[in-house]
Amino acid sequence: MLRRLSRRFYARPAEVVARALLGKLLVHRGRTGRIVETEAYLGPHDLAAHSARGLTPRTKPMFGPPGHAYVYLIYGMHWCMNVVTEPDGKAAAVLLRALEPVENLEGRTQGPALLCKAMGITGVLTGHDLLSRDLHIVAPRLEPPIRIVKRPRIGVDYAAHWARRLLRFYIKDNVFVSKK
DNA sequence: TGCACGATGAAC
DNA sequence: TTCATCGTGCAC
Repeated sequence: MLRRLSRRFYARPAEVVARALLGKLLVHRGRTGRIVETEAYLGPHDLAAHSARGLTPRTKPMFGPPGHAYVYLIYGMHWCMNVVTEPDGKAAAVLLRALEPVENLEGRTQGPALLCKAMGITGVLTGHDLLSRDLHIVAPRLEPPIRIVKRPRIGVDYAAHWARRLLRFYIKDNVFVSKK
């Protein structure tokens, strides 16, 4: 069996983790998808991050230790999944934006909400440990070399200059990237 | 207790 | 470009 990513993997800066997650495999309930697109949210100082409004019941996992899931409901109907990064209390995270289907995935996976729908990920998993048996991320046996594209994050135009930062990352030429 | 709005996706 | 749909955060 493939080895789960370690706590130390997640404890690094969100930008580093966001890039490092590209090509890794998200596993849940027998379903597997290759991560091909991510976005980094740097912490409370990043006005596009949910943690910018402080510690709340919803964002609590973001303020917790690295290597845990932060799952939230958007527009009253879509779930989105983040991976918490950096040491406990830094409130940084990486949004998973798109997957390439690998095993037991049905439907589209190009977009943060579609990804969760296909993987069967909902709010019950928020705060869940990613070193657990039922929800985790592993490195594939063979990681082919990739080119990484950097772009501004999607849907954060309200965040002043933070909206312009190149904190969205995806695998160049991958068909399963969500937009453009 | 009320209300404006969103790290989206689909339809028009 | 419009809309579905409702939890969250903050004002009152």
